[in-house]
Amino acid sequence: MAPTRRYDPERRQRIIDAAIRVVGRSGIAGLSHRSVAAEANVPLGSTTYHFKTLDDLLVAALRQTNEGFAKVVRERGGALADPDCDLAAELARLTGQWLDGDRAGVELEYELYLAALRRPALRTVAAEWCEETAALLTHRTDPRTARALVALLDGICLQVLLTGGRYDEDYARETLARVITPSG
Amino acid sequence: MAPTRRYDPERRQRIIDAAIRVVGRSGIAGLSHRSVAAEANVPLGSTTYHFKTLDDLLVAALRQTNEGFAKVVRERGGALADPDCDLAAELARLTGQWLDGDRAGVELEYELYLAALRRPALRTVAAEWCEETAALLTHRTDPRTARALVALLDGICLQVLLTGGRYDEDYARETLARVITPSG
DNA sequence: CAACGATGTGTACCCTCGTACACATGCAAT
DNA sequence: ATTGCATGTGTACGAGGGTACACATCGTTG
Repeated sequence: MAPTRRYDPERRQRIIDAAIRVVGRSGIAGLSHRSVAAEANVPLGSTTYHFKTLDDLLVAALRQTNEGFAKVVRERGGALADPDCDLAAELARLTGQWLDGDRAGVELEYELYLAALRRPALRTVAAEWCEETAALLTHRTDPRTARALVALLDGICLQVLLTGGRYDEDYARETLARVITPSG
Repeated sequence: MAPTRRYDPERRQRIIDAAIRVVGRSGIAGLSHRSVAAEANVPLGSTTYHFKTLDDLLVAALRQTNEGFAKVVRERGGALADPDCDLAAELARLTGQWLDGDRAGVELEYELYLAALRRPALRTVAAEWCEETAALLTHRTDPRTARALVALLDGICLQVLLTGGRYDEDYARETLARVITPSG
């Protein structure tokens, strides 16, 4: 009776949530079927049943965390849709809020995203993220410029995260503005 | 006698080289004192003696691989010094050669670089790489623009590597040119 | 209601890992 | 020559990991 807690329809989702917490705390290196099982409070066999490999679990986790930046944009980036606002300034501001708001969450999101470098299984999800983020900007710019803006923001954020430096909003705004400037 | 091969002054360097080969083949996840020892053909105790932790080994490896892009610039980027050459076009061309030339080497270099996200010990080295790469450009632009160019190149390369997409040299050239364009 | 398949549980096997430590060796300083 | 220290070697231990598998449970289908 008691020892078996049956029928848990949200088991799979709880395991994904637990995996995200584990990666946030210990990094991908600390992710194992056992560590996830402990965090999710389920037996070992349950995690291996729902996710045959850790890559499967990482794919599910990345899909879920990809929402991070988009969420900030949705909640506090309403001005982006306004054709009169300064796009570069608004993007620089939102990025600053994202980086300063939940640094641990940002690192987690990037760690999963960057893991695609060595895990082909994650590439599809990483590509989706790029496209979705660029899509947030296509109401204001052409697709080519949108892609460039995403690349530049990625590069700027990475340098902050990798070198431990500070985010310089003025510098970001000015550089973004150069990319936005219509070339002809 | 035979079993003990004494006095190997290059032992430390050979271990670093072996570590780089291991990471290139199996990723950082496949790096262990044992795998390095096997690759370098030295006993286990020797690797733990020279590098107390794997982080120490990674720092040494990153310092050595950081040379990758700089090497391409030195060997085939002579035109960068010429004030008459098209800086954006030349950068885009060199980056293309780097990406297409030795993709495995590029992935290796980036994997070590990106590892700084979760390993504070690597941040100093990552920061040095950014500065040195930017320094390659300061003969042609101001430091601020140089930093922006490095960030943009980083972002463009990352998107290619993470999404499995193709490198578009024309797109890179045009975007780089926008950043170079003097703002006033 | 009987059989079946999807889901959940518990355990055991074998592997690899980091670490520690005792011992061997050879250079350098005295 | 003796001492001391850096370097090199070999082994053992305990922790933790992926995987496999036998069994339990419950909804569904006929």
